[in-house]
Amino acid sequence: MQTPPLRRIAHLDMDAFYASVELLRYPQLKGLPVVIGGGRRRVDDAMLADHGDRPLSDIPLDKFPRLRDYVGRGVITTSTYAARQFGVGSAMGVMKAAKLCPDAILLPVDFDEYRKYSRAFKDEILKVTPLMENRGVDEVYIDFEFAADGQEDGGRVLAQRLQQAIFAATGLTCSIGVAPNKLLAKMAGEINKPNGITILYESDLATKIWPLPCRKINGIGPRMDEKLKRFAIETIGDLAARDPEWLAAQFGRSYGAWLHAAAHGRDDSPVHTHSEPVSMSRETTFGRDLHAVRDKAELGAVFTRLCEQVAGDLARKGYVGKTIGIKVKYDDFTGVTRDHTAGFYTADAKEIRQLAGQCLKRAPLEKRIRLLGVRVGALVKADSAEAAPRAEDIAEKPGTLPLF
DNA sequence: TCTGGGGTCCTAGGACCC
DNA sequence: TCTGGGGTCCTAGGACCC
Repeated sequence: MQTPPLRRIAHLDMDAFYASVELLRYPQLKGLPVVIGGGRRRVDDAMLADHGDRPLSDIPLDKFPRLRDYVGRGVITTSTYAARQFGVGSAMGVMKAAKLCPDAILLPVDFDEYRKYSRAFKDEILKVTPLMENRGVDEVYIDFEFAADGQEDGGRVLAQRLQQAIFAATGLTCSIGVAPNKLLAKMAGEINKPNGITILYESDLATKIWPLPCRKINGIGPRMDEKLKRFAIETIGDLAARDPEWLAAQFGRSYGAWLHAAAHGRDDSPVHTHSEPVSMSRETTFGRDLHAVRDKAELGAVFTRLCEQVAGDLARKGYVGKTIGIKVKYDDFTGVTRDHTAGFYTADAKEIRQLAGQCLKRAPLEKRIRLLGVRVGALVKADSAEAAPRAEDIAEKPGTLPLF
């Protein structure tokens, strides 16, 4: 007699989220290769200019910008499944994607629109259970344990209901994996996409998980994958077969133990329903690499704008921070960070600009600069007790004279 | 084909305090 | 005078994720 599974955790991932939201606006693009990305460009003026008040769905195909017309340093964030057929994938440079599929339609990223749909699909889930963990705009984990029907058919009944509710509310499809824990749920969800459901039990480990490449484990990235391959560890099964002591010796006690547990499908991390931001940042890649001396004015203006944007983000969300930092990426793609922890909390653009300016002075500025970023960390709620200024710290405030 | 922007967490050394 | 630990904070870098 089989014991019923105690934990049932779902991972829900919206299918090609940004691209799918765009297809709701431009249904005439359905079935075509469409990619989202390319940086700060707005939709070509020509596309909308002579279109007046007619609905977006009337815009003829020849008005849409194509990948081949793009010049710049942007990357692809999402593509439709039709575009993926050509080998176009996320994080790929747009110029490279243009070679693979020059006729693909290129749309700019519209985060405000995606956030709207993000809230909409998450609201549908929250109607079923409050035990939802946000993993960015298009992904969540859901604890099925206390949800109605959460255990029926291993979670399939509830997964189907969620898919239907989300489609009815948004017109968007998603893929769901249900498993004994978050680690396996995430991998399960990848098995059947788009619009799929995969139910995974502990007993499926050897047949369904071990044949997968190590990269499929959430937490094993390209670097680690390369290292593992050097030891002829290609699949999760290869990893699971290694002696835990050997893994510890090779990769450190803590990380080695994690690798061993992950390969055996073990993960007891809880579904976190609340989280507080740790840092907020803004960064920008220039259209051309800038030199600290020759392009001082331009650099300074961008720097100030980044500080104002971070300050605006902090204010809007009600946070203050005391660790101010900068990030510089050079034309050779190397980079440095510098930060400073002040004796006070701030969300003020001028104070951030002042402290970030001190940090920037500590960074090497001989090479040309590709990217500049400003970060505020060690955040607390603006109205919390910690955020209140202390008399002995005032002296450090820029532009403030010591009290005595 | 040169490679965005916004995050999190971990590690490791040094300072500093007890 | 020399020799210790432990704990915490700070800084810089790196890996990873969406």
